[in-house]
Amino acid sequence: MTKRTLKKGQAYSEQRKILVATDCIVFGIDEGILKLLVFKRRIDPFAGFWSLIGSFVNEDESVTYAARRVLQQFTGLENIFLNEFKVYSNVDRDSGARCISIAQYALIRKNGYDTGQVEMHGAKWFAFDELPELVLDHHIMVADALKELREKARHRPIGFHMLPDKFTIPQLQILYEAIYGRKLDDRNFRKKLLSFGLLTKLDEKDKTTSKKGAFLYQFDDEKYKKLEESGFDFEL
Amino acid sequence: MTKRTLKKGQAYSEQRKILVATDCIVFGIDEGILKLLVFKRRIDPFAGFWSLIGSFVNEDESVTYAARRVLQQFTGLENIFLNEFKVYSNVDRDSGARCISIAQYALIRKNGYDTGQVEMHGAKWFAFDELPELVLDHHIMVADALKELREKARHRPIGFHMLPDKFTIPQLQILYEAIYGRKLDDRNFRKKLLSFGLLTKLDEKDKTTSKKGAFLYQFDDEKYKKLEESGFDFEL
DNA sequence: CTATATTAATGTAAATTGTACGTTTATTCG
DNA sequence: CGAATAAACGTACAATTTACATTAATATAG
Repeated sequence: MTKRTLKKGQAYSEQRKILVATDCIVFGIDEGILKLLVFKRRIDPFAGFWSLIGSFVNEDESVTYAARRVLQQFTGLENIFLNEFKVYSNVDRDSGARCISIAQYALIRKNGYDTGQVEMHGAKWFAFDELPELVLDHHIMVADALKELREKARHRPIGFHMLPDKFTIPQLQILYEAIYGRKLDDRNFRKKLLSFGLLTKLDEKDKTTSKKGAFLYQFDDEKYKKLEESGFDFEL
Repeated sequence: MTKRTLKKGQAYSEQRKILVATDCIVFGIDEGILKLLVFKRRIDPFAGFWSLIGSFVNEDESVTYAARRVLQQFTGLENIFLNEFKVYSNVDRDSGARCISIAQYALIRKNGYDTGQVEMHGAKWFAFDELPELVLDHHIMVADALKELREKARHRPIGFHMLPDKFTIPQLQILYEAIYGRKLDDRNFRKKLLSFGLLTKLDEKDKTTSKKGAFLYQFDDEKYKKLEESGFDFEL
């Protein structure tokens, strides 16, 4: 890396050499196991190898838009929860070109979608202990994203984005256990969770996992937004 | 924004239109007041207006490197603490060109440096309630950075980067009060702070603010790194 | 050379929150 | 109708946070 300074009054047009891409670390929960969606890369170098889902950012779109566009393509889903967490810009990170990548993790409601559209695009869900090798610096992105997710999920109610709109408390607990990678006490989890007053209990029960059945709840987004503004800390 | 999809096997070379810049939100503490360093922009559009310190990212440097380069230029300081926190990529954010900016906040030890090199470059420190208008979306960046700083400072020991290597506990408290924008209880602040065991008490005293004098401390970086690895939460 | 003013430092009791457990409840199925 | 199973509830103790009062060190004014 040579030292070079921007000359006074340098024109915009002198600067045209860096490509901008975005890569998505797509998380989903499946049978209590946190999984990652990756696909077979189509462009050289490394065409045919496993890669994160990503795209170049076109001139007429924002980074977020580019990510939504490519996620929509692969999963068919809109309104996916996205969180940009780091820019990868090492000069030699991509042997194909000088290209920076804005990494974002995406949380998706993985339910049935995993068979259809996803596989059509050569994409596949992997558990973290069965991840294949990934191209470029994507394995670093994944490790960083996991760290970010763990930290963020503790302080913000983002886990809900990986569950259906209506969910049970045991389901949520299993999700958190998958994210943190450790067991939680069910009684304390429930107590703390409900103490926030952010869940609306429904009259319906989910009976798929027990004879007794567990009540379904919904997350109260409106209420959360109000609380957040007044400096409320979620902390689970 | 038009919908456009990346064609299969699209070559890297077809994508060349977005400029990459970085802007630094430079924080420093001065007499218990949190301040921001801005400078008079030199390139059109808006040459002559107040702007964050920033630069285009050259092809042969990383984003961090570009930020360090430009900060070095303005302050003469190396090893400035930098934290990338958001990418601004709206299509119309810069009327001069299609340009994304990777925003980073920088924490600097503002002490004497503010007169010399800084003013030579047409830069100036402003308190937050006296900020001038800034170009482009820079006022949004500042607001976002402040929010990030407040959140980060609560959970990570980054405030120290704005103080001299040797500092007193009252100094640190004043810093935190400036960051949070509210008073803290001195007895509880000290108790919690010392409970981490991350400060090394020196034999020297600083007598500039009181007759009694306050003991100087140093932050134990080594010890913190070890604790951090084993999942320790700073929380002040 | 003593009293006063000023900031630093230490302490403690009550309230709140977190942790570690045991028990009861609703339901299906044999 | 009893056994099995996951859900839901409750409680005692530990740890942490909060609110508040006192003592200590020293320069300076009188």
